[in-house]
Amino acid sequence: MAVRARVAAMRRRLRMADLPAYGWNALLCQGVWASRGFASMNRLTERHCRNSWDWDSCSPLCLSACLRHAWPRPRWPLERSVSDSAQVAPPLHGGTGSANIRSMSDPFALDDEAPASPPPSRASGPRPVPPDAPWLQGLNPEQFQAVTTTDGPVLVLSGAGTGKTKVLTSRLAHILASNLAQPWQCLAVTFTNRAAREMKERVGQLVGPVSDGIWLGTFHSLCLRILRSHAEAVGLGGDFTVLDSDDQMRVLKQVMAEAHVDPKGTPPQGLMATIQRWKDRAVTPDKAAADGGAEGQAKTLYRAYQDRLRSLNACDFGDLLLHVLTVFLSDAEALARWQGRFRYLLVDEYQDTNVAQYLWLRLLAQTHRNICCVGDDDQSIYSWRGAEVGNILRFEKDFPGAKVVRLESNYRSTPHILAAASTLIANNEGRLGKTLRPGIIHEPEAIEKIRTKAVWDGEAEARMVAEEIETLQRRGEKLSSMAILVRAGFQTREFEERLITTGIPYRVIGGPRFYERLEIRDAMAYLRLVVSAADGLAFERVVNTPKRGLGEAAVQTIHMVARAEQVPLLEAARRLVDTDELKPKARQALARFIEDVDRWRSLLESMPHPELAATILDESGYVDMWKADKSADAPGRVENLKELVAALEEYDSLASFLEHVALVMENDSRADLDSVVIMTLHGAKGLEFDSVFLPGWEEEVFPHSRALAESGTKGLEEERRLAYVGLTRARKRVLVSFAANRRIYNQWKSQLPSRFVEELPESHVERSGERGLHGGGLAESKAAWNDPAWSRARFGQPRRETAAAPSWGQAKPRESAGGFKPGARVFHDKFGNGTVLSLDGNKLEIAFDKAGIKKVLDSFVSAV
DNA sequence: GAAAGATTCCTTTTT
DNA sequence: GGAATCTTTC
Repeated sequence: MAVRARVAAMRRRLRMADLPAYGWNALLCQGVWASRGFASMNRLTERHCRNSWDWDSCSPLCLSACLRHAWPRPRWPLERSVSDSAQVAPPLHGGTGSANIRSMSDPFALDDEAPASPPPSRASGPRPVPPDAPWLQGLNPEQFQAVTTTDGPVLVLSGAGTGKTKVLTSRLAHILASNLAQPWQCLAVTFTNRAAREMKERVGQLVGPVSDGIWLGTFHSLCLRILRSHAEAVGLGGDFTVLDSDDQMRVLKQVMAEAHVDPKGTPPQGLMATIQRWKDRAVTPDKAAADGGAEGQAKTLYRAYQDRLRSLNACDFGDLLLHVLTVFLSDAEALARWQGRFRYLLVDEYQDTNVAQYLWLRLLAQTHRNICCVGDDDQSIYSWRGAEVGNILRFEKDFPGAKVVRLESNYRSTPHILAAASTLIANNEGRLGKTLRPGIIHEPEAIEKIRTKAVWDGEAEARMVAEEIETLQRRGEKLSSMAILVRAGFQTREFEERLITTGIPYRVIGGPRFYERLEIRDAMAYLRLVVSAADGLAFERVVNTPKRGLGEAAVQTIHMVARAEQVPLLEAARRLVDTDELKPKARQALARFIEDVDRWRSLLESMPHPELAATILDESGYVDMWKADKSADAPGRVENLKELVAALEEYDSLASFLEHVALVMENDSRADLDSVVIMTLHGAKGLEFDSVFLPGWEEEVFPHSRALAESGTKGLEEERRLAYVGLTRARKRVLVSFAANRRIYNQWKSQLPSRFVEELPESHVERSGERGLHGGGLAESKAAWNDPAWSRARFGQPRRETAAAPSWGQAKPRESAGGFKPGARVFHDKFGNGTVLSLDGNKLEIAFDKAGIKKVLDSFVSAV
């Protein structure tokens, strides 16, 4: 392994004598360096750099690693679409996407007021397709039926690994090739951008660039496209903005503040969830009010929130669907137009649709009734965001005469895996019921049983998994064929740390997203404000960033004026400058700010937009603010800003850029590097790997205690489906593990193995554990409580310090009271190293080497 | 008005 | 362990 050799060489170069100076993290960072280029957020590195107060104390090696490689710098999501192929349209939302479609002479181009007449069929009707057509090759009889039954509604019940994407793409190809419809008369809808992209690529391979014209995208992106031409019908301007979750919360908090609702009594998050569930069920404020029920306050706030959004000329994710539904239901002509347009509808992951999406689909399918839904009730794992498995169950009722096709031949997993997954999921009630059977014959020697393994704690688990990965690697398995699938995001940390120390390259899918970064959001707020002066949220965000001396009081005043005069914030500020309302200082600062914004706006036409963006960030002092910032992540932020500007090149204008951003918020790292994937079970749906690691199968973790607490049996069944999804991701082997002890919120807890572990069928499972803990079943692990080691942990005795957590692990509080004497050397998270001058109770006066003399509480420093 | 310091929550999954 | 918020201090 070239990488590993490099790590070894690095370790040699960094002499042990250097360790005290550079710290253990220098070593860790080499691991990072070795796995450079991975888009995962690397917390260790981040922490390291934060701990090193100044960059000079960081080893040059490590520094460059942190700065150039390991620093969180996700790949630009759209990078590929430009470099790889100019002819492939980027994901479909307005902008360049629609431009492409127009060039295909779409008679129903987005903003036209096209007649409701059926589109002219260019060729002479359907054209027969030879049975040896490439997209019909390699289909089994059921798949063939699903692909070629083009007339009328079709429900494809497609178990895991039975080739549902193949069916969908072949079906699209078949429709196009048979000339049953033009590309723009086909609507293919998915849930994730990733799925949309994959489908697009695969259809493109089958039928070529014609596929560009297909209306293919996520529910949200397609709705946005539709809504653009009907915005005024729901009280929005055509240039409305789509808010991301952060902005949504801000709006909601403002609304709550205005209504004098105490955020403590009514947590905004909870209220937001309630509102979103309403929207998932297509419940408008009116309907919510008519609903009855006790949440009177929530309804009022819901209405206020919607009003507020409208006045901001904005909508949130849920609104995209809700508004389109409103348009469809209130404007028969528009509805008829869209209904007439889409001759074929294809729906991926139908079991995940919520009520709003279901209504949307049902409306659109009315005219031609050629709707094909593909789904698997056993993989319904999104009920928490409003998905209704019921949609799949009632399909035949809603579409009488629907053809139901079951795909049960699994082409992915070994018989052991299939058997285990089937047995597990059989514990659920209320299933449509499918039995997966092997669709391919596996070589006997390649078949491994599922393994379960009991381990001591989370760290041991991570170590064990890393060792397994190395073993597999030695056997010639590719790292990219392995995945660690966790229940919740926070579980990734332990594995990341372990993989770094081991030097195994990895990627975390799903972590923090580029556009959600503070600096990116700030920068975009500047752009938004320049593009649309009425964007109050953007104004608020940047008016005092960087600090201009416009504090809360000033902003409040601006708000008051805005409300009183019914004008956007920027306009209110403009008026305010001419009055004496503000203190002279604030007034001056505000005047300058407005002047700047005006100047930037005047450049909109003349200056190329990437340059303009750079100018804005520069002249506003925003970049300088970060450059001056001494905190460890500031340089990374400056880098990110540069990337943002660079990314602008790929768009026609600032406006089209901002348009895309709201919906393509993903952080899709490229898979071209050989690396292990770490992701959540939810994120893994639709993917497959040779080897799958399923750690953390412990009660409370998985099934998650909250799922059980909130939705009881239903919650449990959904968790079980999640387990089913996890198992069926694997082609060749699965390793389920669970720890006896786990640190949760910084507290050690002893854990019981998940009930799912027991539900795995004995004959397909090989169980093993540490310390004579064989089997790992509940009964056996209970017996094992008597093992001294286990009971020690159980009764909360202190755990030995782990070897891997020296320097940074203890940067946090230690035994505090009076542990320091004048002259002692100490370390502080922010200020770095220093010498204690004097004590005053628990306050220390410390002369920091770099930061001067400060008074600090003793709990914030640790002895060096 | 701003920053440092202290405290208090929360921790599932995502377009 | 960390984000968000509150309090204190300059």
